Amino acid sequence: MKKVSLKDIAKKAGVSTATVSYVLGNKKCRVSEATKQRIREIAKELNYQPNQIAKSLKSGKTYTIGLIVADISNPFFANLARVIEDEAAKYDYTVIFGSSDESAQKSWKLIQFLQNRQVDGFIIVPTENSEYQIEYLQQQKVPFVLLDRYFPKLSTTNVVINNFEVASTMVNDLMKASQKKIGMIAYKNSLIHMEERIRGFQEASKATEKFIERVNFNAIETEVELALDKLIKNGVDALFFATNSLAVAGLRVLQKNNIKIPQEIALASFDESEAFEFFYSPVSYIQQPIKEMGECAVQLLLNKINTGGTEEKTEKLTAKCVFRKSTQK
Amino acid sequence: MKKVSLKDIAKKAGVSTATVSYVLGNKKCRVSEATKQRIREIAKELNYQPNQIAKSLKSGKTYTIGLIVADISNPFFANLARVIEDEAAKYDYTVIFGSSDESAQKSWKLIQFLQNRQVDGFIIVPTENSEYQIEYLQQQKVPFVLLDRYFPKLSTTNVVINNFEVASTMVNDLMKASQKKIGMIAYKNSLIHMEERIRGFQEASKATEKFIERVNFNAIETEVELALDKLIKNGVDALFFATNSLAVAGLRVLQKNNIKIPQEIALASFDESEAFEFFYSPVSYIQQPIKEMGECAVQLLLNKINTGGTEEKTEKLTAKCVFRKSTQK
DNA sequence: TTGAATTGATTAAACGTTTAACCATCTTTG
DNA sequence: CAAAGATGGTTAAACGTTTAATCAATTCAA
Repeated sequence: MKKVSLKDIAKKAGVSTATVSYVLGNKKCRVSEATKQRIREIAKELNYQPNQIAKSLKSGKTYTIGLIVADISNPFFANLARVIEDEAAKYDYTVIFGSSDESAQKSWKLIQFLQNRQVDGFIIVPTENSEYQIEYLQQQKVPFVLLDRYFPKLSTTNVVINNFEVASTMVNDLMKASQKKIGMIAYKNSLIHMEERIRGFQEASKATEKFIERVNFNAIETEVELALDKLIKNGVDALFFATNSLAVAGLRVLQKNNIKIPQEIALASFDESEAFEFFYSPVSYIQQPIKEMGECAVQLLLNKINTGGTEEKTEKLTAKCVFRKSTQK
Repeated sequence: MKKVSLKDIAKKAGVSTATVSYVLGNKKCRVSEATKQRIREIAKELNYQPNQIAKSLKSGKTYTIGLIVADISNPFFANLARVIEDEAAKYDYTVIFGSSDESAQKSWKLIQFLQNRQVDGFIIVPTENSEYQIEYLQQQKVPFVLLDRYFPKLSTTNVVINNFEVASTMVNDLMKASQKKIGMIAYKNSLIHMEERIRGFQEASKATEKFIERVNFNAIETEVELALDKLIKNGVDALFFATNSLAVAGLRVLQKNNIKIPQEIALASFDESEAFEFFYSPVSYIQQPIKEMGECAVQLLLNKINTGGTEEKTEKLTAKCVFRKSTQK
């Protein structure tokens, strides 16, 4: 069954497609009430659905946002996606998404792919070594907002959290439960959010001997196990995880090795996980303001899209520490 | 900066847009090698990116799949989305998604919204009372595949699991740990997957006194607490949860009430959750073949899109029971 | 040496909208 | 009663592609 177009309505109403377009678009124009009525009735009768593709071609606007996250199956990004979806829907925008797996190459493919589909703008969680992609978008004057991370050397609009401050706060608390040495497990990448979390850790633990292990995103399970072995051998009695995935992998190993939490090792982690709540010694964590982050990113992006404004600003939201049993001795 | 179009390349190369289109589209046509070379060079130089919108308008194909799930922030659906994204990308398809929140009204809005955007087909996790939407799509000859659930009265292509069988298997095991009464917590809706899970429960527990409590999707926390109170008062010593969200809410209540698992109450649940693994008494669960489900749905949909085939079939995949401590007495 | 075949392109229409510019017809008004 | 204004539309071009149909120039065969 072919789809109903303006032409079909026009034919049936005995008018031109222009008239139909004016009426159904509620544009101010000189059409008699009777004709308007008739056109509207026929449109309803034929169940007319405007072709957004044609509209987009004409207007150059698709009312679509391209969302690039590291991995949509990670609860942090899934929740972010959900918030962004809802916020975008309020303004009749659709969201197209893709997962970069922290690979600059995949991210580049996604950007090109989505740009061919003429998205009006991007919300991007950028990967390591993707600066050139961001500069490309700037040069092409494509509106975008960076989320979760950004590149300090580039002037862009970003939505991030106070990684340094909140990490310090959390590690300060962790220190109270530590007598000797403290360890951290982070990703092996140079992205700002990771660096800031590490900097916060170092700042808060500067009086203590410390060990930092960094693992690859692609081999969390095996590398976290190795990292933990090392840290344990080094005698740490407190551990800070830079993300939920790292922490969950870590909990698995700690549980396997029968290490008493927090007696032998105290724990804290960034992000949330259902695991944290149900672990026998509930894990202290840093709760990111996901709702605000998503909403803010959409707002800033739509603002850029609609005003064409080039002013860049960084929105730094505040994450919250939730203290549980894992940091109490 | 305006985007580069065929016209720009044509002007620069001194040929018509048609020639450029033929060359860049690798269509068989009569153009000299020299001209081809020149056009390709200019296209590269100008960084030409074809306008997918214009292509879509012409061809009537958008290479886009509309995905409607209950809630993208639920790990089950997030994982499904990830698999679908990857599988679709293999065939150069993009995924647009939306969450229905189990509301037929939202689902209907999403379907219309995505249809205006001319998606080539849908993968839908249908909500209760959305039969008319499915019939509408059939009547409009829009290709679609139903996932996770379907409507037995409608002839559609579906990808589901063996809910009845696997629920029976799991509850059979649960029965071994139960001496008296067994309870189940399910959603208050009439969708087939829920009914089948309940039927499996009833079949396996037919020798035992049993209680089934059903809660609303929109008020899980409060209603699960009420339901559990009832079940505990009724003296159940085994519990089966119909989904991960129900189980997680249940675990919270059980933990709060200091109920010993599995000594006082044995547990099992559908789906997975990180909570299951780290609960002090790891929870037995039913693992759905998410990867196969997503891949299968995409394959069936693309097949429908490309062949225009109208043959409907139901793909019933096999879920797996993972037995843990929560069902051992 | 003429007609046919081949080569290397161009033209124009189409996809479904939007919208500026135009054109009848009727009604006022001086 | 002619010019001006108001009313109710229509025409046509444009957005960026694709593709069937056409055309001009060259080469080939008889």
